[in-house]
Amino acid sequence: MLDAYDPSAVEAKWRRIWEERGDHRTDLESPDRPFYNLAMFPYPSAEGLHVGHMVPYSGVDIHGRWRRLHGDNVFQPMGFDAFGIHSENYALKIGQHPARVMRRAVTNFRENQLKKIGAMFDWDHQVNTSDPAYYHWTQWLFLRLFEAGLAEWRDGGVLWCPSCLTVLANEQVEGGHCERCDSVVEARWLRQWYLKITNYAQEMLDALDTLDWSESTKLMQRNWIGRREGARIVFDLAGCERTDVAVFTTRPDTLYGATFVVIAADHPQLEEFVPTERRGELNAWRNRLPGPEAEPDFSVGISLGSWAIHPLTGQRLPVWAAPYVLNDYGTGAIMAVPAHDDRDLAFATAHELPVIEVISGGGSNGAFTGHGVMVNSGEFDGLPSEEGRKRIVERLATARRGEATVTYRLRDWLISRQRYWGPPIPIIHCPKDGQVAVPDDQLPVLLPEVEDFRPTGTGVSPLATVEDWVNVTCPRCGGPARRETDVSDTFLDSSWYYLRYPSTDFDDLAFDAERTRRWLPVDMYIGGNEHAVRHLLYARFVMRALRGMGLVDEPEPFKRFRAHGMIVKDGHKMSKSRGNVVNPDEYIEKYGADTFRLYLMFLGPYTAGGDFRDEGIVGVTRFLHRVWHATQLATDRDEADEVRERRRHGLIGGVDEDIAGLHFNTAIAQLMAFSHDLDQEATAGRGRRIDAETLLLCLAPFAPHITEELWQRTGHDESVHTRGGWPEHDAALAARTEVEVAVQVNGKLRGTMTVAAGTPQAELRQRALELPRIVELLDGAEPRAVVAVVDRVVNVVL
RNA sequence: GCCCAGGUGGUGGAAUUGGUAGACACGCCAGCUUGAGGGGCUGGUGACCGCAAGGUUGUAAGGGUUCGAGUCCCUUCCUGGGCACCA
Repeated sequence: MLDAYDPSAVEAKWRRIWEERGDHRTDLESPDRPFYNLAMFPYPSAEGLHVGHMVPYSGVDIHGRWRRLHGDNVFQPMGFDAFGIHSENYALKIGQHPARVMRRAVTNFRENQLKKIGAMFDWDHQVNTSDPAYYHWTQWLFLRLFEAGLAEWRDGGVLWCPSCLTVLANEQVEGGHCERCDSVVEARWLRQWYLKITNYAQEMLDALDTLDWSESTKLMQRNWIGRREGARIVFDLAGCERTDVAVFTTRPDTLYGATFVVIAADHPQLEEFVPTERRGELNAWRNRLPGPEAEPDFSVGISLGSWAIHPLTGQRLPVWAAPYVLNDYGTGAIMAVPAHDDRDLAFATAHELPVIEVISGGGSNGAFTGHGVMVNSGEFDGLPSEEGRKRIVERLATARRGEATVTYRLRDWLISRQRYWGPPIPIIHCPKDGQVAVPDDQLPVLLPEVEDFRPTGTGVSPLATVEDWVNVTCPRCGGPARRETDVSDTFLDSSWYYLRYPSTDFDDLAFDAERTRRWLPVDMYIGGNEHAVRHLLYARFVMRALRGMGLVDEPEPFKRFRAHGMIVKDGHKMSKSRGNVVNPDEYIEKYGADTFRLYLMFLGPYTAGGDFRDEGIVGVTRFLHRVWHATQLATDRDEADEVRERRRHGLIGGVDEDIAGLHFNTAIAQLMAFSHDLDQEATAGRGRRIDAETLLLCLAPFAPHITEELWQRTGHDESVHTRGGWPEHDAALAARTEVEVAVQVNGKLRGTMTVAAGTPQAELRQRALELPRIVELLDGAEPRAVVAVVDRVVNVVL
């Protein structure tokens, strides 16, 4: 009589043994088949991990365990993205110091949650971005970028969140609102640190084609980089200090339709575009402009009183300024072609500016933005616009008034944050020497302990108030100087953490060259598509920059990336504020980690996501009970059974293929079907031992605890998770010898027949026509055609 | 508005990529198991007609290509995601 399956006892037992034996530690020095299996690390919060985290981690672990069974030396680390506004805001809310809050949250995440799902994370290589041992090297990284000319301190119009009291990167603003707190953001002009990611726009765009990533992710990156081909066209100016202005357009073919020129309202040299006497008026207007609200208003603008000279016709076009033209895209100025651009048309209508159609084909309403035949375009009349575009650019080039050019929508990466909870940017501002790097041997610049870490709202970080920390001597001239008081963006922390994991045991360098050569790029990276552009793009940039410095060999950090789906609850992302968080702890306690993992993976396709509900979990419970029963009762040693060998090899190949493609749900379906058969045989006393072993090995990545227990119980001393333990697969043995072929009449199923696999078409036709049912339906008639597809179908056409 | 991905039983989802639609589960129904609880096992279960054999119909809607369409093409609707004053 078997004892009952008690998940909590089994799981506690093996968690303890694995930890004692160090089963999840990876020998990083071994040159043998390294496989870097990476999951995006979480930011610790007080809420703890919810089901939305457990799904991805379970999948990552299944994939890692599967690689290990295939013989790879799998490194599967985990860490914590513990710096940043998220963490700080929470600390502010509960009125405790973020360092303390994070210590507690990290412990909870690791000990009470991550360890309990039975994942084989190598905790010897954990990373915590808020730990000085880590951010020492984040600062080091910043200095390398600084030295390479990729970090720049400059003025910029920035987006400011009045509630978070800090600048936001473009990506942190959604429709004019702060993505964190939803406040309406304001525009400010501040001196900030930018990383010059735009230098790599083209390279990163091109390299996407070489990456094995989810297509959806690559597409988002392509759109984000936003390469646009067009022309830069120079207009001479009259009536103002400035002599000319360049505009960018993707439609040089519409040049003859330009009826005015618009300069961005926040153009830094806007004053140069007006007659001197009107500067006061201009500035007054500028100061009254509303902030970057969600809804753009295309009617807002001011005539500057100066003129732009059309480079081909010599006509004088009025120059305007308007906020609908963006300063940080293209050249910050446009030629307005109201007939062929909706925004220009709206502006022209509001200000009664002329509209000239230069591409025929438009209807009566709105601007025509398509292509067509050119009209009102002088010598270019009659040309198709695609052709005219080239000709006009050629003409401009000869006249030295323009050239073909490419513009990207990607902006430089603004990393300054006027907050407390981040790595201080390791720069010293010296009145004499300017921006001076903190010498490497003085790193890390420790985040000073302060009582009041609340953001100040004045545009400077709370660190600015720590006088004895701020005031230093200049490393270059020894004179009095001040530290940079902003901290860096969290995304800088996470832009290089995959480089740190393999080298956490080196405290005198960021990453060891040899280790890095061996372990990077990451072989498999799994994470959410919410990081498709920012994190993944920043990481790619950092890797490329480091390679440019000769510090790493590879240009790309992640060889393969797969986006998992997002698990929602009642149609919404899980969040405490919404009150729809599903806590995994309760499920693990009630059903066990194995059942829970299996259930999460069985819910639906891993890369699709879906709505969480727990209706079917009992199905998985039954499945594991059956495995418990079947494998222990299967003792028959008949290994020569051809039919059952076919089934067994089918399982091995099928599960293998499914895991490789991250189709965990269908892999589990196969395991269920197999266990069902085996259980019936085992109950009848003829279950094969080899089938039991195969089932346990194939199930091991999904349900690591129960399979380990049963492996031991069925007489094995070594672990079921041993490297290289995946059962051998012989596709030939898995191949079917008999197949059922469908017989259709006019495409409708009318019967089936069982034939030997590979039966040729001619024989299939003949046998189909001999079927009594078919003879009956034919009723003596001669079929017009009989289509036969080997091993599939015969279609009799009447 | 633009760009993606997707719409399959009562439910979650399968479908070798143009070849027997609904695998595997949940739920439900019936039967068995004599420890009455959300236990275990066996069988059934898209809809409609039929005692049955069998037939008709069926993958968001409509059209098309094909011997054959959930799968390919066109149009429309809906859902999810990304971008959205980026010239």
